[in-house]
Amino acid sequence: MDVRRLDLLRELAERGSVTAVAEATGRTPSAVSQQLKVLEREAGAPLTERSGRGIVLTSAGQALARSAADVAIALARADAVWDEFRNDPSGEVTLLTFPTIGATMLPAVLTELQQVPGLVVRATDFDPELAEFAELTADYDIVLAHTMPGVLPWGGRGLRVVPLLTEPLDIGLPATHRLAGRSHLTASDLVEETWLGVPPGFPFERILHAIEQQGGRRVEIAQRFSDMRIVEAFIQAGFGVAFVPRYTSGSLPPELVLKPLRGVPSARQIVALVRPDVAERLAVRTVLDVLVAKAAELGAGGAGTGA
Amino acid sequence: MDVRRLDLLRELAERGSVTAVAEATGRTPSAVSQQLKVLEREAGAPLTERSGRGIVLTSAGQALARSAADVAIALARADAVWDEFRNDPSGEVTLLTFPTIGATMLPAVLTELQQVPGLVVRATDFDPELAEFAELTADYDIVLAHTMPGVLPWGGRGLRVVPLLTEPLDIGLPATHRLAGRSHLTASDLVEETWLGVPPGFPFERILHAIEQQGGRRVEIAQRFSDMRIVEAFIQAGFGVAFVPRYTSGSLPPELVLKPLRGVPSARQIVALVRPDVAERLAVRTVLDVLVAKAAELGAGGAGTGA
DNA sequence: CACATCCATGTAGCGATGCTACATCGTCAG
DNA sequence: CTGACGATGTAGCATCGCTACATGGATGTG
Repeated sequence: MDVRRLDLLRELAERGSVTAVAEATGRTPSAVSQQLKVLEREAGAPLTERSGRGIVLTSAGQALARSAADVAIALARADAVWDEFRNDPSGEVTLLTFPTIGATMLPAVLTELQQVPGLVVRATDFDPELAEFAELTADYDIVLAHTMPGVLPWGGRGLRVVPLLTEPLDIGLPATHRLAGRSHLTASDLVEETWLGVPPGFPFERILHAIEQQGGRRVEIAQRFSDMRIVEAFIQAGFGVAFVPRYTSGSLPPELVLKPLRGVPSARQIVALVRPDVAERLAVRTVLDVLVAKAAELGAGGAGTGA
Repeated sequence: MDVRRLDLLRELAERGSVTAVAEATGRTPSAVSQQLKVLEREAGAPLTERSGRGIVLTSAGQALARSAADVAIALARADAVWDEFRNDPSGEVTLLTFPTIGATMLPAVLTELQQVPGLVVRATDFDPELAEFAELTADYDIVLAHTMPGVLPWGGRGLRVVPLLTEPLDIGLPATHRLAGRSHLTASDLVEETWLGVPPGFPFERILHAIEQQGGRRVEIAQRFSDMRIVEAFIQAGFGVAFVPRYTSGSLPPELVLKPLRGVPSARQIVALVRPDVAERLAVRTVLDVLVAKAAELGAGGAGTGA
């Protein structure tokens, strides 16, 4: 039972195709196929079977892949213990962020992490419309994701979920709006408004549905954007109101005001998703620690200005 | 961090010399030395340093070796899960036994294990005078050992200790002896006797010292043997009395009787020692299960005849 | 004190292993 | 039916880990 081959099987379980594993590991599909064949011979039972054009794991294959994941964790832990022993988090940590938190928190995080010698963070942002957060953990060490509280769609896959911040979603209004003087808003205030929504399927939608339920009628959604900059610009220009995350929007222009929503729970949960084996690495844990700390600062500071 | 190299470091931590590791793993010392050198380069810190003719692990090396042991466990567990999945304990289990238990229990154990297809047990006995039980776990999957209750000299090394049997040590007398009619014996009965002892350093000695303390004088030890057959023959021939393990002596001739000792705790603890990584293997666990079961039978049945 | 011995390590060379490049075969879509 | 895609076979090549042999330092002995 060679470890490298087991790891290949683990990748196959995650990615689902020989070609994808080959790309991810920098090999040709032929090489992957050969190694899996050897593993199958060693194991003494078929691990994959053809399914249309591709292959799927047999139940035996799935069982072995689970063990392979445990081995990967133990191996990563050995690395981590070693890093810790040398007190030197080594290597590169890749991080995927969605835009809002990327703009607000990441600069401070990376600044702090510059002081750790030998630690390199490679951050990338991504279009949240494509967000299949869980699958992205196969390609990035840390994936920053957001969801509604209570909904953790990625809990089941054995991912480690590190909560960073529970961020209230306020209502963004132009400073000239009739509701701009209020200390807070309710559902009935808002059902009359024209809204700037998010693309269908985004988590924010649920809150809008809750507002519709409480307000007793459907709201009008004029435009749908995922980019907050665009949304803010449209609010300022008077095209509607929208949810604006309280802490992670950065400094807002004076023409735009945020008002908390009452009566409808409106918040998003910001978490870091990590595969359990990469979570063992000291370098990764170091980055996670700073993320948690900075998020806490943001929550404390932001709560003061927002209330 | 290659696993094979880590495993070599683990072996080095256990065996203490490159040559020993080479012999144990079927390689030349040169090969081992080269691989350790590569590992050292990968790790980025010296793992060994010269000490006289040989080498010793640095503290860094010890730390890494500990992690290597954890990796070995995870890997063995993967094997075990796989074996269990196929419901087929595979491979060979090597077992080291001391003579008494080897004669009494092992035949029944191996008979039962013959019914498990694909499982091969290779048993060896060894001269208990050489007994450094713990070190022998490096070369054998299961090492049967005995010690006095409360004394577990091998607890500290991270070995798994599976208790099999607490076996009373009775006093063996010739059937013609003046004490042969008693239902039990005490220390004061025995300090007058001529004894057949064990070689110096054997665990039984402690009990003899306790008898001397309670009896108020030193006993005379005429001969010292480790082989129970010889001891039994000498008892029969009237050369003295001796400790005889109650259950594991097999069928005794009628010229020899066993009498329990009162007032002095006299028992030995029979255990199986297993390295934690090999303890994960299903094949090994299967053998252990049968050992435990047969030992329990022996204890139950033997207690009936002995009391 | 020289010598033999033991242990680790360095060097050259060989064989196994794992990869790439390319070809093939089956499956699905237009 | 044809083109694209995905898995898998084959040949060849580079790398890696091993052996055989030589070297050098430390130890204990005649």
